[in-house]
Formats: sequence, C-alpha cells, structure tokens
Amino acid sequence: MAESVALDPVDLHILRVLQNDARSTYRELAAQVGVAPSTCLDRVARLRRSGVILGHRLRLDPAKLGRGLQALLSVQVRPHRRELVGPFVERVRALPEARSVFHLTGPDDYLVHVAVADAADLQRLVLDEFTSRREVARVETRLIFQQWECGPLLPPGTPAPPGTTAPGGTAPA
Amino acid sequence: MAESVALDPVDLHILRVLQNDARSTYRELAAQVGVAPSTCLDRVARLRRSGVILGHRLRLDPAKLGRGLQALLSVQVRPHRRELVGPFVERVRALPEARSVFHLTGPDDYLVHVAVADAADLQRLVLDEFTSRREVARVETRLIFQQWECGPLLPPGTPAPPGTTAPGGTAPA
DNA sequence: GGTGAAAGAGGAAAGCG
DNA sequence: CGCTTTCCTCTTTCACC
Repeated sequence: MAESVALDPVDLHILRVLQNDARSTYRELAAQVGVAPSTCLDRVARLRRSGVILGHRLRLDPAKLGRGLQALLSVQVRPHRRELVGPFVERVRALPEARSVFHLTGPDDYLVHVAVADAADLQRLVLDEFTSRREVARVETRLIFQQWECGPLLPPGTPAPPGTTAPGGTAPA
Repeated sequence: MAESVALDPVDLHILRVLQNDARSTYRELAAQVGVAPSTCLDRVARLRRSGVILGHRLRLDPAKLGRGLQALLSVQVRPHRRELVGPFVERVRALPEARSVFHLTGPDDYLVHVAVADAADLQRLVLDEFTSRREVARVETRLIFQQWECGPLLPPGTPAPPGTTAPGGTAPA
C-alpha cells in the first residue's frame, strides 16, 4: 500500500503543474503538458486511485484568522507507552490551536506545530494543555519567525526545472 | 496586510467545509452552509481577496513517490547574519528533498523538513548539502515515525464542531 | 448583501484510432 | 493507451429584491 508507484514523464509533468496550482483546469493542464484534456483527466484519476494524490488542501493565512503567532512544541511523553501516547496524540490533534503533530526519534518524542493569537495565548496553551498533564514530562517551546514552502515533491532523480520553488513564504511575525 | 479579518458565521462555516474538502463545489458548499451558490462564490472570492485563503495545495503521498523516509533537520547557521542565512534558505528550498523550512527561536536556527528514499539517501543529503557547508555549524537529524494533520484552522474562540479533525495520518514508515 | 435564472465553461463518459 | 466528441453539471454573471 505504501510502495512506490511507476510514473512516466507525463505523470511527473502533471504533478509539477498541479503542485504549482492545484486549481488548474484540465484544459490548462493539457496545454502545459502537451496531451489532450481527457488524457489529463485519466492520468489524474489514476494518480488518485493509486494513492499518489491524497487530496486537496486549502492554504490559509493563520494571521488573518487572528492567529498571528506560530510555535513548535517539543514534548516528552513519559512513560512512552501506547496506552498513554495514543490518547495524548488525539487530544493534541483536537486542540483548535494545533496544526500538525509529528512522532519523532530523539529525546523529544513529539513535535506539535501550533498557531495562537499571541504570547499570552501560547503561555496559556502550554500551561493548560501540556505541562499540566501527568504524562507530559517536558515541553520546549520555540517560536516560528518565518516559514517557507519548498518546490514540488517529485521522485528521487527527477530533475526539477528552475522556478518551480513555491513562492509562498509566511511573512515574519 | 497581516491583520486579522472580520469573519461572520457564514464565512467560518465555509472555511470549515472547505478545509474538510477543498474540492467541494459551490452547490455542495451552499447546501451545507445554507445560502445560495452565488453567495458562496462571493464569500470565497472575498476570502481570497482579503488573503484569508492563500490558495489550494495538492496533498501527495511521499512514499508513493519513492520518498518513504521523512526527517527533520535542526540546523545552526553561524554566523547568523543576513548575508549568510538568505542564500542558505534559498539553497535549502531548492533541494528536491526539502518540503518546508522554519526559522526558529532557540539554539537551532532552522528546522528543515525533508523527504528522502531511505537512510542512505538521508545520510548523503546531510553530508553533501548541510555539514559540508562552511556556514552550517551543526545539524541534528530526527526521523519522523508518523505525522498527523489536525482540525480546521479557525479564529480563537470559535467552537469547532466534533468530527472535524482531519482523518489523515501518515502511516508509519 | 443575498437571490434566482440565464449564459458560458469545464468535467465525465462514450466510441474510435 | 490516447484522442475526439458529446452530454451534462457546475461556475459565473447580472438584474432584481
């Protein structure tokens, strides 16, 4: 299920274009890739079925939603056993401030990306939702000054044409 | 430009629905929110113009693209001056392995999210693109066991209805 | 600002090279 | 497997409330 999928140059070209603009129509896509629109439709449907394309996500500006401060929380959960970490992850995911959660190697088991209104809001979040919990042994908070998205995700060995690095960089707080 | 935007309940409802399925049609959106499709069109256009909605992104499965291993690299860039960190960030963003870059507070200045084929590929990346650089003082590598996306991003104080936590969690490597 | 209908465009499925 | 055509649904606009 998680194995690599055979992709020909047309598939790769489609993925490059769609990662630049996921709302591109099949007509525009066809024009850029050099095949017929219905072929693009077929290819994209196959990429969806094979699991390469998982879905479409809306990119929002957290600052415009009153969450102008973002941070990464490194969290140690002790003891690090399934009975504790399962509920921990689900509780964190349900927080309105949470954006994503990583389970990592290293001394800090989890990394939580959060978006809050301001430093006071962050302090409240850390104190009320993390350090007050018995299973949370340690929390280290780092503010995010700025974030950049990178170029399109492609298989190893695929030459990425220049200028395909996504323009978006979050403005500094 | 980065200030908070006034959003009424209809806007919030639209944002919730679109974060669940960014490809929802205006008809479906209208049916769920309880207004006319043309009204949804207006609202979404305003959300785009005001910068709340930045764009649409394709969600891909890195494993299906032959990048079954993901990691976070904590990088110290010394000396931490604009002449060095600007080119550093741009070079990292141009790497085909890079997914996103964070400039952070704390002893490690940058966090780089990468997707690679395997451990050997990761070793090559760290040695050839990071530690071999003079401005890179230190690199700490942590593997990502699993990653979860969280619920919709909404303004503080907005009650998030249950079941809106995104289902997607990356399968463990 | 929201609605409803009309015009225009895009997407999905058929049959053919 | 890809192209062309057709049909149908959706998007988008505009006058009206």
